[in-house]
Amino acid sequence: MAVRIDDLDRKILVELQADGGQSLDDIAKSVGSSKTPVWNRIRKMRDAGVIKHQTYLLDAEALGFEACFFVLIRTSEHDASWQQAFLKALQDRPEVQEAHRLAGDIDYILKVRVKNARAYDTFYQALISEVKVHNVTALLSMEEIKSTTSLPL
Amino acid sequence: MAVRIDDLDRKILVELQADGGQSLDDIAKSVGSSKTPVWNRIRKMRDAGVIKHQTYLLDAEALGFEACFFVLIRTSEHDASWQQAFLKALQDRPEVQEAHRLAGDIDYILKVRVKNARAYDTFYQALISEVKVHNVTALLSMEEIKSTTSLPL
DNA sequence: TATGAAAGTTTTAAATA
DNA sequence: TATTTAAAACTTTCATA
Repeated sequence: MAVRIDDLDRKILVELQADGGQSLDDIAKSVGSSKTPVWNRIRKMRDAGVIKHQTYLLDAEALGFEACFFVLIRTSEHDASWQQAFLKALQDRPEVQEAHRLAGDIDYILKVRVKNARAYDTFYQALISEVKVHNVTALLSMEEIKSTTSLPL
Repeated sequence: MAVRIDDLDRKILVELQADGGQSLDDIAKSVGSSKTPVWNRIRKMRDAGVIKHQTYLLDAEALGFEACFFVLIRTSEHDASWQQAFLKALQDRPEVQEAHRLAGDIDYILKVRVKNARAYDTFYQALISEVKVHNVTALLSMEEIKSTTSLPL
């Protein structure tokens, strides 16, 4: 799945990650090229799936999402149908911002963003009533020290 | 820090999160309003800090970032100077995409995105040589099941 | 809130290195 | 093959009704 990217492509991606609102002219100036080549490369990388999505990042606290939990899940079920049901449950819940299947004795980790602790409990009860899980540990974030979507290109 | 947002604002934010490349006209049509009010509201929310940043999300795997770790950290040090040094170490390392200070017996969780397991080891050795930590557990992601930056508005 | 005009940006196409 | 130039289509921004 790895795509070949040259130095100019990389510089363009750095600019796009850092500020997605810049004009082509600004990006071209920053990377030492001009508008059309930059535009062609962006399009190529979009078509290749290297650039997935353009978005705006919002301030969770300002919007009243004051609780963030990391949830560690162990399960005794490992068959395909359980996994599919679990996956669907996660996809269907918008408060689940991230979900990873892990190596080792913890099977899954979730990042769950909710308005408050009560909303987390509601989420948790709904989840465990939908799919059977063996053991759940919730880690409550007190402070978001760092948060970036940028890859270290 | 909570900001008051009405129903139209919320709809606009939903659109901006879902696709940050839409024109004002498209957004206006989706939310059932017209260009000028939408534009005024976006500006107001940007000024209020509700909208923080416009960016492009990239495909980590396609760019060769094939390893993602969640790192659970316990420390015996809790004084201000240690905390400041730890914070600076995290800010300085671009492979740390997220860092949270936690409630409970695990003190911190990090999300670390690297090219491979060797790169994680390099990161880990550098971190523990810079700041003293009591106990570190690394959880290796086998599969990213879900990943979104959208808040459940 | 709506209209519309000015400034700026993206996108395509043709010409050039 | 990649870049520059140029021009058309579209978008943002802002003044005015």
